[in-house]
Amino acid sequence: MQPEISKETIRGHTTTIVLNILNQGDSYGYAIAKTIKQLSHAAYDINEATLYTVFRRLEKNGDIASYWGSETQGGRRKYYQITPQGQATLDHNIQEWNFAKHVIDDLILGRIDADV
Amino acid sequence: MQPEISKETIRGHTTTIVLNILNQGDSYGYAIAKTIKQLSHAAYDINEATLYTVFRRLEKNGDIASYWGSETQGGRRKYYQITPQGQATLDHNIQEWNFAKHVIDDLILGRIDADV
DNA sequence: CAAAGTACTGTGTGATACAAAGTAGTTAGT
DNA sequence: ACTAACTACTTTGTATCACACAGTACTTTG
Repeated sequence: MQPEISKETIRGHTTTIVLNILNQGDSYGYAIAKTIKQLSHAAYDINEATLYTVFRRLEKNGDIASYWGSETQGGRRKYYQITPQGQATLDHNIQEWNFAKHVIDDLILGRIDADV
Repeated sequence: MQPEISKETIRGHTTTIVLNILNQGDSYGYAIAKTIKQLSHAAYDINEATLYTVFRRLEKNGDIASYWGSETQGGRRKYYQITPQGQATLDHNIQEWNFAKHVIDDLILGRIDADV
């Protein structure tokens, strides 16, 4: 059993991962990083810089919105919230993944048909 | 049914795809591109530049070897052949993919456990 | 009071897939 | 004979994305 997932394989899925987590309730950077580690059974420990890059990308696209938490003294937290558009993106990405899984299976496990 | 697989999802799998095809017999660029299209049921039409980049990368790593075909007049073809090391890489990458599939499923479909 | 943990941000780098363009030979249609 | 489509390989430049590294700042614990 591999302990970690490779960068190149996870690439392209980080936004969907974050959307899935936010779809279950508002959250903030540090907590999301820990949730990712937990959901992946420690196979993926997302880099902080990566995570905040994902936030910026998603917010720019309108898939998430953000607001500062009400922690008055110190320990500021920026909360993220999925938008209706983000939920649509999530649905779309999940379908895309389910499709891609089969295509990649065919491509890396498949035998070449003699007849065309 | 989506017609095409997204670039970001296929990324990182191209070398494994090529290794799988070469593991079934020597072949050359153009033919491999068509095999990829066929195996993916037209979901992935690899760009030529991408394919030749993959060849260079794999040859540099020692996973494949190449030789010019014996077509004496015109229509030159460069054939590629998987090496024993390439077969080991293929096996490794397939295991990695089977592992990654489950991790990504957990990450983009998984529910967050209330208890930690 | 120092160390570890929580929490957010910016800059720069590396890997990779592809678009675009070029070179060159072959085959099929009119 | 000519042109278009197809076969076949290569180079250059670009875009995306994940991350390493570095920095800022507050809190908790020994």
